[in-house]
Amino acid sequence: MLTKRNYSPEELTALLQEHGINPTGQRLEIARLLFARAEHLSADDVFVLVNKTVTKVSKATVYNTLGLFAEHGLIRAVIADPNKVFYDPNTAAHYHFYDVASGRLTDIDADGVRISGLPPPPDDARMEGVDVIIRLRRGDRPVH
Amino acid sequence: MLTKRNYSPEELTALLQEHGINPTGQRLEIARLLFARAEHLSADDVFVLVNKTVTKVSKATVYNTLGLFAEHGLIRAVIADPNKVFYDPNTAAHYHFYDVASGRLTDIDADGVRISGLPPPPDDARMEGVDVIIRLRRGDRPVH
DNA sequence: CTTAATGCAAAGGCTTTGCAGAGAC
DNA sequence: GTCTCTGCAAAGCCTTTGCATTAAG
Repeated sequence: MLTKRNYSPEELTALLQEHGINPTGQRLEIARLLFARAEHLSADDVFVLVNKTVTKVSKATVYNTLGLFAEHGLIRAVIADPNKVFYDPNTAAHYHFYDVASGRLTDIDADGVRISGLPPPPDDARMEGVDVIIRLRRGDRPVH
Repeated sequence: MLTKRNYSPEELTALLQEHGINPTGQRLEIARLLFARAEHLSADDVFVLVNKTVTKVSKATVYNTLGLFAEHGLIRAVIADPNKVFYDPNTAAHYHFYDVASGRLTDIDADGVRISGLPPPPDDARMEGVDVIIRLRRGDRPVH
């Protein structure tokens, strides 16, 4: 369940700062866009969308910014498609459907889902997150 | 739990045929290697390993073959690392630890793990598989 | 003035594709 | 001879990097 939200410029600025991110013009614009859409966007999606607005942002900055946001926990990177990374403004625990044919990601609310019996992480390692991706294929025909 | 297994040439041939795959020399060699190692190998890993044997296989053929195997359910593609696809000779239900720093995948036996409360797939879609990837980070320091 | 952020273009890594040559039947 | 597979090289796509320019304080 993505929380679609139109933050005011002040709220956005505060949000970035809370995450230790220096709120520059481009970063604010990218963040605004991500939270307003609340979809799963690829870097290129963001690049296209942000450049439809007044603010112009280069591809390098889009990549750097998305990486920065993910690193600081403002958004989350979703590895589901071998060809590209999706960025998800929803950092609450939730899972994903992934439509193999269309490459579309859909949220699965974590409420009601219970995963039990997972072994503890080995040694000195720390669990950073649990990704659950359910691959879907449309149509009636079995794969083979 | 990967099932390490040294198939005889006849068994391998039969295995491929059971999956509707024409058992050519290169394909047999790649399959042999995958099942004997029973690790999570990238296409390039396979390329390097197979060319240490007598049989020489081009990169294109390695990619095509791995794609073919995965398509026919002989092996399984694991999308965990944004940079490359891993191929897993274990097609039984199981999950993965993924060490973010080293890029290493480790198996989690599905026995004992229970996932409940997942919503049904939408519409006409069919569940093709459930991928569970637990991201690990080594060291004591929290991310931020 | 000093430090950080941005843009541009080039480079990089993984994977796919086009097409010619080799192999199987 | 026909159909399939293989190899090579080139192309493609997503992403990162190097470096000069610009903005911020």
